Amino acid sequence: MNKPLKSVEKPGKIVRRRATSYDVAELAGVSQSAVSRVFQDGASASQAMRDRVMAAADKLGYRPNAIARGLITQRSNMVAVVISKLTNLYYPEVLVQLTQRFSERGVRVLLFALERESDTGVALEQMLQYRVDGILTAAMFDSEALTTIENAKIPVVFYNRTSKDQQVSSVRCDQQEGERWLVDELVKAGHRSFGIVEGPTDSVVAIERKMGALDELAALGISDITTVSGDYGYETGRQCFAELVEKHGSPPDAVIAANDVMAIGCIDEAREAFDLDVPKDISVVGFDGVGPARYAAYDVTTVRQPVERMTASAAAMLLERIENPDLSPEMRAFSGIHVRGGSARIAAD
Amino acid sequence: MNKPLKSVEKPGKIVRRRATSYDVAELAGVSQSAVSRVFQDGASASQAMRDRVMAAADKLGYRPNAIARGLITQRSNMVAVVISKLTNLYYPEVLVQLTQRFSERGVRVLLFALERESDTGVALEQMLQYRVDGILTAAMFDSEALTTIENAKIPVVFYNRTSKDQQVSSVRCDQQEGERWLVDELVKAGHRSFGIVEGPTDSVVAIERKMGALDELAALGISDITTVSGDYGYETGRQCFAELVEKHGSPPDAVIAANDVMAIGCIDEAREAFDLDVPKDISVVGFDGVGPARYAAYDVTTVRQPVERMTASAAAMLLERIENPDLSPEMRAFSGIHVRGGSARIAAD
DNA sequence: GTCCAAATTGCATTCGGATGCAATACTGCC
DNA sequence: GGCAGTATTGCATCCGAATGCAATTTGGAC
Repeated sequence: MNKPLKSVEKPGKIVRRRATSYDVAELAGVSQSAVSRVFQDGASASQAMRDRVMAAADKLGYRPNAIARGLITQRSNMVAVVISKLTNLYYPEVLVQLTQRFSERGVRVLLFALERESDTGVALEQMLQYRVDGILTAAMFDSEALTTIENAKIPVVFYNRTSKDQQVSSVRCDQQEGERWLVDELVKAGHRSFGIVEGPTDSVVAIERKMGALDELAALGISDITTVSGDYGYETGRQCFAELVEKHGSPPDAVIAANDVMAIGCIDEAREAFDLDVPKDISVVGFDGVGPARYAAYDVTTVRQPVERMTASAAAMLLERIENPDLSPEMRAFSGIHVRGGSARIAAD
Repeated sequence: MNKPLKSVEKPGKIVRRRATSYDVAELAGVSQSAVSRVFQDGASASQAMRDRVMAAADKLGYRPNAIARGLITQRSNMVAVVISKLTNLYYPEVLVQLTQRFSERGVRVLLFALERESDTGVALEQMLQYRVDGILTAAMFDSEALTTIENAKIPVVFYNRTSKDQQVSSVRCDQQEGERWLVDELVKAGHRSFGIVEGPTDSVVAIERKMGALDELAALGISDITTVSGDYGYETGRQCFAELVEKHGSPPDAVIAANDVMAIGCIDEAREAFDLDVPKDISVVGFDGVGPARYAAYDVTTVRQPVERMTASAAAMLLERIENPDLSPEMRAFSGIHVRGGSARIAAD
């Protein structure tokens, strides 16, 4: 049964339907299957057929309907990318790069931006309904959510997170190694009292960074440590520094902030409110290697995440698992790039 | 014809199919239509039916297939959001907020990140294939692309851009008004020679900003103007300042940068390379109101885009046009928030 | 208990493209 | 020219949910 209608009567006006493969087939005088084949990669179609079909398709402005295709092939060619509002100044790059990587491989990105990291419920439901081929998440999923995903047999890759309970594929920057380097350098250069500005307590990354620093400090026998807690933002960075000084009684030799933005906040507060010279009076280090960390006024000593490599790796990993769902989980850790900025008194390279 | 299969034999192992409405119907002993109706909003279904169906659905882990639904309803419930790599430090917020706005309204976001603003070709093709219900773009579409979109009858809203040729809906920050304010304040405070650091020449926004400043300067009879051109980045900001001084022969009274990041670059260069005091020796102003503009070391005098209101407005506008495709184009301009920072010698409020 | 209107439910069809299988059209080769 | 073998093409069916219409049930009023 063919569908000769090119337009549909609606009360009032005529609505032109978008052209379908049947329309093209009819105009070209071939079967719908032929049209379908011309628009596929490996399909068999003669040159003559291709030409006729393409001519008709052009004339009608035909485009294959990805929705219909997804229904029959059981492949949406979409992946879900999940981020949370915990978005550092730094994640935008990640998002843009991931999207580009997927696009290059012919995969579309369905974006989910969570208000809080724990808001996965609705988003998860949506991605399942849209039958995404895979999930790349920079937000935590709880154990229950993970089970749901697993049951649905959808490959997942975590970006800078992991699950405590289940084994899951992940790509992350080695926070511990980074913190260890920072601590080592600071201690080598003679710093003995430390302030730690930790990140949001519900962020796994933040916790890893804090623990990384604390462990290494302990290993080096340093015990003069004061800890305060922020939310990754500039304002809290400033507040945290003030708190730190109050709690410690005096400015510590060095401050280790969970990210660059808070480090910058600390530097500003140290200078403005306490009239300290950075790094002469106090060293401040951060983490991430975001743009503003390079600004001359701060020049933060930090560990830069190799975003380019990480995103490429994460995208490749997910695509691999979409092709071959039986691949076992794999966890890749990239060590960060050590940036010796001017915000800390440490030895040159 | 019902489909009794719960699983499909594949060479080697048994693959459980995702449950469909037929599976649920069978288990609940009702028709597929009934299942469909239970999962819809306005549909008529008795409480008893709801309960039976939901019980069966839960047992099977059933979720309506949004792809199939989209096919039959001719509504994908997805919108395309387009950004380009010209992404200021500032756009991430925009993206997150837009996504949240759409999510609240039950609409998913298909993200397209362009390498260059002119790379719309492939992306456009993809969004059309996925039958997005609407397009929200923070990148330019050329006239041809716009015609294609128009023919496909897909509503579009431009974010901080417009088209010269066609009438299109848009939401933007009133760049001209903002620049006018900056110029007025600077001139009122006695600045007479100006440096202008313009943005990428292929960015409409950048051009508007530059023209806004030039027009107002001309209106005020100021002619000592030197122009250099950057790419919105920090590094070029620094280079631009150096160029500016060279071209002008000496530092101008004030620098008007096309965005905050370049303004920050100018400030750093002025201080470091020319040993100037900002704002005593020279005033620097930017545009956007990004996070780093507030850092104490810079405290940039700028015009902040009311991102929250703009994104809400843009999302609402697009959704409105999806509901009612015949609405005529509408252009909304929001005036920016005047931020009197410490980077310029201007009168207090 | 009766009757009519309103609310439920099921049937059959539809959306648009992919694909296994059979039919047909070429190709090269003798 | 004839034939086997391969390349094209068409047919019929399927993916999974939505919906107009008709059949059936339910509810309410008297």
